[in-house]
Amino acid sequence: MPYSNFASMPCTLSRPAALLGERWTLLLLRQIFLGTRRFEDFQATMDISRSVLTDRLNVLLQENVLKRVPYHEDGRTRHEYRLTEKGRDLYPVLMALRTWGEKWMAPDEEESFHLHHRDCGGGVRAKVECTECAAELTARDVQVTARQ
Amino acid sequence: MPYSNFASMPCTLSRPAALLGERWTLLLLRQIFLGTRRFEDFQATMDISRSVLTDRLNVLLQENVLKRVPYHEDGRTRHEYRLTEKGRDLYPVLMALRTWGEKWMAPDEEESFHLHHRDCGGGVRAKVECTECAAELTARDVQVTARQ
DNA sequence: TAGCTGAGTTCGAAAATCGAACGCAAGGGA
DNA sequence: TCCCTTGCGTTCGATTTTCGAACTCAGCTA
Repeated sequence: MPYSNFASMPCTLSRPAALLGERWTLLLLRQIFLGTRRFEDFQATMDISRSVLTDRLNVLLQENVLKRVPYHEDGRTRHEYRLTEKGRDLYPVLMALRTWGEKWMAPDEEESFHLHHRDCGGGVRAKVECTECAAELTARDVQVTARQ
Repeated sequence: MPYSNFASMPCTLSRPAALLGERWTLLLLRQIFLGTRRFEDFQATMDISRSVLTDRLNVLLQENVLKRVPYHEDGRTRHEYRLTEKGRDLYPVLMALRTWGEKWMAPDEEESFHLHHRDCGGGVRAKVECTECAAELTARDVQVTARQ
């Protein structure tokens, strides 16, 4: 099975993993969550080649993670890339990466930005919980059952 | 900046994103969390080319996400790849992907496996919360502040 | 001695990515 | 009107990754 087939596997983990597991896609989403919206700005801040940037943006548009929104500047109509609701829902994925990065990849606490809860100023953390008892779960607390 | 430089950026999100954003890496981790541990089994279940599999396993070993553990079979010593504590801590990332996949990529509820909390049988869900007030957070609830 | 098996390594072909140049439409200014 | 700039891509040849099949090697087993 080539890589691309994971994108159509009947598995709700492998399909997102195949989509976001393409080179640049996670970094592109990071940039979007940090507020970048325009082609030129992605190109400038990430130094990704223009053709690959075009491709990744198109894949995310096609998957309905992003949408193109027209806007006006200097009396001209242009387009910017913005998250859809589906795209905004990827926030926990990025936050899980960051929570992990803070714990395991930050020897000197350096960070390029801070995150705060607007209402109370607290920090931000991703976690896994049980939908019934609301306990926080680790891999060891979870039983995997193969279907069929 | 080439892709590889994100791996050394002073950002606790971009470094994990660059590491897990390489082709095959997320799918490999999925397989590991599902219990696969041996080279031949990765190769058989994912149909990844042997040389790329070698490379990805080595990167994860080097990052201390995986460790090689000797075991005996048929009186021979072999090695298997197992998660370290750092690796097990990636569970929320995979669960965030799955939570998203269930909501947005499962038109007919099909799944190749089920997950249950061992203690109470409940489902599993990733979420983002405030470290102070424990409120569940979305991207809109969080303020981004650039450092420096 | 020969064969099998798990775990890679090697290597030529194919695919993805890169960087630099080009295209193009919509202003703005002369 | 003509030329220049800007934002957003597209094209294309060179480089890097990935692929797939064959090869290697060590330790059993027959």
